[in-house]
Amino acid sequence: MARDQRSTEAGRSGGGVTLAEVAAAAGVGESTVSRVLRRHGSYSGRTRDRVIEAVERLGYVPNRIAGTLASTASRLVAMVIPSVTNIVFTDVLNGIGGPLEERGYQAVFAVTDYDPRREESLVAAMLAWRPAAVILAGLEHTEATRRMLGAQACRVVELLDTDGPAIDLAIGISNRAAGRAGAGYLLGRGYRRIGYLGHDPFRDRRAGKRLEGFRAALAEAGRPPAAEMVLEGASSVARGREGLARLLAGAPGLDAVYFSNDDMAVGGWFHCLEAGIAVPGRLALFGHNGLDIGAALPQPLATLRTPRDAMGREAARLVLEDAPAQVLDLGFELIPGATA
Amino acid sequence: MARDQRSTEAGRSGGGVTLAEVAAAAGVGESTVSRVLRRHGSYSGRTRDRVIEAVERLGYVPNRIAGTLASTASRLVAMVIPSVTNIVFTDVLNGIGGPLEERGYQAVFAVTDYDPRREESLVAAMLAWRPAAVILAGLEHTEATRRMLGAQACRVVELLDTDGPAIDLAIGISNRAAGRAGAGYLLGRGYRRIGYLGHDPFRDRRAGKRLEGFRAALAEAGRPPAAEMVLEGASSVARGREGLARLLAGAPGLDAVYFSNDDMAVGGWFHCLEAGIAVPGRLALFGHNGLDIGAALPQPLATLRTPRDAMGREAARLVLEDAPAQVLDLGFELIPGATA
DNA sequence: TTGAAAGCGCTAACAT
DNA sequence: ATGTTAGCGCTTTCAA
Repeated sequence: MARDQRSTEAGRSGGGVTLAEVAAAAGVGESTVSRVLRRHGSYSGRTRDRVIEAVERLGYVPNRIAGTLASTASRLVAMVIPSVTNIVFTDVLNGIGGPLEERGYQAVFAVTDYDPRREESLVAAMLAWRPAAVILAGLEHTEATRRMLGAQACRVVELLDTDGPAIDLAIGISNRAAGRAGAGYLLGRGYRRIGYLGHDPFRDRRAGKRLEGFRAALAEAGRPPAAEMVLEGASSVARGREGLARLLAGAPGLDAVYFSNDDMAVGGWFHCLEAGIAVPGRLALFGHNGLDIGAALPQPLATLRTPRDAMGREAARLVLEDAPAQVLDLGFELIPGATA
Repeated sequence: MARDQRSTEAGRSGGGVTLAEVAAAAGVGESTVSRVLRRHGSYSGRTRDRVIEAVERLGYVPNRIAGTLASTASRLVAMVIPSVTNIVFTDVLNGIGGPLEERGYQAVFAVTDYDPRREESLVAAMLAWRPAAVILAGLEHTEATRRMLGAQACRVVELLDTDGPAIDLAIGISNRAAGRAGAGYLLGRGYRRIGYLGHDPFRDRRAGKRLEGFRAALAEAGRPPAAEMVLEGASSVARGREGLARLLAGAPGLDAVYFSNDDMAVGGWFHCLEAGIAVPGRLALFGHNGLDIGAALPQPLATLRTPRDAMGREAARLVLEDAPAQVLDLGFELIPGATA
């Protein structure tokens, strides 16, 4: 492949056969080629064959940039997510991608790193592509982000959370209810000295809301958290492991720990294994999300399964169907596991 | 937010203020607005202020579709990857995303599900957006994919593998060398009855190449694999766990197992834990990739760390610098861990 | 069934 | 320093 023929300045006309050239080669008008290619309007079988032949002979690749501009109807969907390495978001992407691709939509994405200001500038950049929909995580955004999105004629989907007002469509679960459910389960199993170990609840507002629900449920039962520890930065197995060691050092009498998510909880399980702490006999562990790794543990993790794939599919469906604005709570499922 | 104002048919002029309107509002020409917005060419400070004021007052969002068409220079980068839920790919995406965004590029992506035919049709769809670069995984593609990519004036980056001819740029490691290194390490540690447990080596050609290297190295040492098992479908912790149980049932005398990757190896470690198999005393385990989860195990996993983040960064750098066609082998690092 | 022509909203000469 | 104008490659009336 001759390097010299390539260039970052891609897409210059040199690099592409145009529809006009195809029309000329096939001996028909441009609009006829356009109709044939989009299978829209009417044309004779003979005309179609000549167009197809010319398209293949010339290796024509339609220019969607031009097509989108001309039709003023974009088939781009913008996804602005906190992280690509967190499986929670990629599960959702996965569910969203299939239906969208089938209908000829393309996904454009950008990563905010859990930073609302970054989200704001990325949303602005995305809107410049005139997407049919913008998909975000959570309901917390800067005022400017909400204003931009509100002013635009595109659909807006906020994922993973239903605790609060939505801009347009919201699909997810109630994280406060999830936190309450976890606390309720542990109380129901007889645990009384329950602690919390989590990652940054301000950057990850959904984790923060679970913590609120967890605290509220325990308080109402007259058993407020016996210890709480919040680690800076993102969640990870390693942090869960080290974190639990530190939490227990300060509060050795805990009989159960509610983690901000499964990654942290798996790390906690590793710590118990290493430190010889019997689970759930001496310490019960409870996670959140229902990841595969938790289920694959020799002792399946007690957790709450969130329907991430379904969130993605429903998001795609509502956008494609042009459904009315709504908040859709998909609920969660409690997985008793063997660690609590 | 009134639902009725939204529509999937987004981006129709109703939804957007145009540059012409900004120009009129500011009392200047269109090209002046364009210059100010792109900080290109010359204009007075006073003019700039009036333009900025009009932009903000009208809530103008530039239309990049139109801008790209007019300048015939796209700032879109297409990523066509096998999976979004496999952390190996998202680590690379992560490394690539930052530098690209900084320079005003946007990432468009699509998921092939390890299917070359799907990759072919997705590449075709991507080329319609006239991307500045197309990023793929691996060196194995259909003939049609290679032809399309070769005919286009955009850069092509093939990631994660350097064992074979590249279309334009290739950045990764030699997977055959990785397989050899794993085998060599196990032999060097004195293991003699070495088995293999992996996921589909035909869909995941990189895993297949590691298996080839592994086999070759053992054969050359006069110690061919004592047992091999290949599972259908994608790799996962659960498959590694069940797979190892079955592999050992058929070959109880193994003293080491080389896994297709860390997910599988972690699953194997779980099996050993549950079955009371001493690691590495009775059975040594070796993975591939150097994932965090392996390092967080109570016994750190013996593995090979692949520079996934660097692959992404280098890919972005070479594309942005418009570097000559080349194959860049970033090498790997052996992590002895504690399981082998 | 088909073609001609007028844009879509911007950029990039080219004038001034 | 700024405005005018001709496209970019396609879709979409509107006639024929």
